[in-house]
Amino acid sequence: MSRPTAPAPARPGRRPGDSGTRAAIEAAARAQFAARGYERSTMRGIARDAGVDAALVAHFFGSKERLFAAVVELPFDPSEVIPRLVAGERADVGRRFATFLVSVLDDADARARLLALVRAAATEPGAADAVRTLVTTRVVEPLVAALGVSDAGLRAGLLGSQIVGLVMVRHVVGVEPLAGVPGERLVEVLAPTLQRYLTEPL
Amino acid sequence: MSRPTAPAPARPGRRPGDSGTRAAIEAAARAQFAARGYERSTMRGIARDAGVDAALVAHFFGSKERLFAAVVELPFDPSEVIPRLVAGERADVGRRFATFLVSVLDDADARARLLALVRAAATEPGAADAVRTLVTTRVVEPLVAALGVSDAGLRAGLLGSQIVGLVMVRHVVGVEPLAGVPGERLVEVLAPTLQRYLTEPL
DNA sequence: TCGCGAACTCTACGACCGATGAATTAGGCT
DNA sequence: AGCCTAATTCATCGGTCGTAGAGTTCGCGA
Repeated sequence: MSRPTAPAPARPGRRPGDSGTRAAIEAAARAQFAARGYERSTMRGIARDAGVDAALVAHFFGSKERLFAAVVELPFDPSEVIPRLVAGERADVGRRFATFLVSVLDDADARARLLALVRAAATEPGAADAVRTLVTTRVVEPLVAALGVSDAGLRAGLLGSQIVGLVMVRHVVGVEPLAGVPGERLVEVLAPTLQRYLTEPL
Repeated sequence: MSRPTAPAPARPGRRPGDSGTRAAIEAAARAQFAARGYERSTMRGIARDAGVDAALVAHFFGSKERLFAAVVELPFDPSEVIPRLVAGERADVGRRFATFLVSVLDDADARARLLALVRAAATEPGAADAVRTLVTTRVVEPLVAALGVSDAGLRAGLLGSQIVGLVMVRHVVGVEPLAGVPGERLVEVLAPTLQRYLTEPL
């Protein structure tokens, strides 16, 4: 009775079996980057959330910046989504984008990833670079290619600006009444703007 | 010749005359908050930029958060600007807002203040609160009152989202080609969106 | 079975941060 | 002239951060 299986003193050494620790760290990092942004997230805090020593995070990912780059990703697969949204009736493309945006924002996990992107881009220059190249190569360029209209780059930028602004105002700062508007209404309201940015004369 | 006015050993004690130090600190703080955001700005760095000991910053402003609150302000006077923009031909109100936005973004000092607002709102929760109340009381509410249309709160939020998004994409992250678009073109492109958000059926 | 490498923890270093308290100097009121 | 207050620096405290290094435990291929 001297040692009644105490609260796990966490001895060193490898864990038996597939510990899934790496995935736990990634999940904790994603959550913390989304909730607090890059600067306020700490490797120690991420390690604590993952139930792990901080040095292990460094061991796996090398540095905080590399951890961010490894963990941040788009909440969807653009190579699947973009063709699907662009195809079909051209007059409805704005509404399709708006509907898709709202669906991403409604899913907690997808929203967290998008928030991590936006918040990090606003703070750390290195993270902003990572985000810019990620978005440029994976979203803007395919979109430009798929659209096949003039000024496609500018159009993609405008589309992105409205999306980023909505995320900031609605989910980061939380300004009412925008933050409380139901998704269907948001689609209605946003669709014409996105439609103009994507297809109508500028 | 023993002391040839050496590189200013910076002795303690009050400086003779009107030193203007407080204003220098405010300017340095504004610049640093705009350039790096709240988290990455340090009182020590601000003090260094102002040519002053870090303790003096704390002496004047009490804490970093209070310094931010004291220094962050809108780059314009809403009580003067909003009536001016809303008055006049209702069909041009979107263009007037767009023109004003671009003029703010073209002025280095005004842009810095706006950037400080947006970047801080993205990172620190306390700063986000300060920004939200500032914007809500000084901009959104007067604008809602001046507009006199239905759904005015939602309209103001949408307007703000497009502005914030543009600032983020064009000036914080710097996505091309949007970042390089000349002001006049930006006005053209933005005006119809803002017009719809402000006056047309949603 | 043996041994290498990967998964882990512990410890600690060096840097920086925000804040405090005491000491010094000047302005301004009486 | 004398004194209170404000402006200013210096020294330092307690805390946190990212990261490196050394040691421990386990999985797995030879």
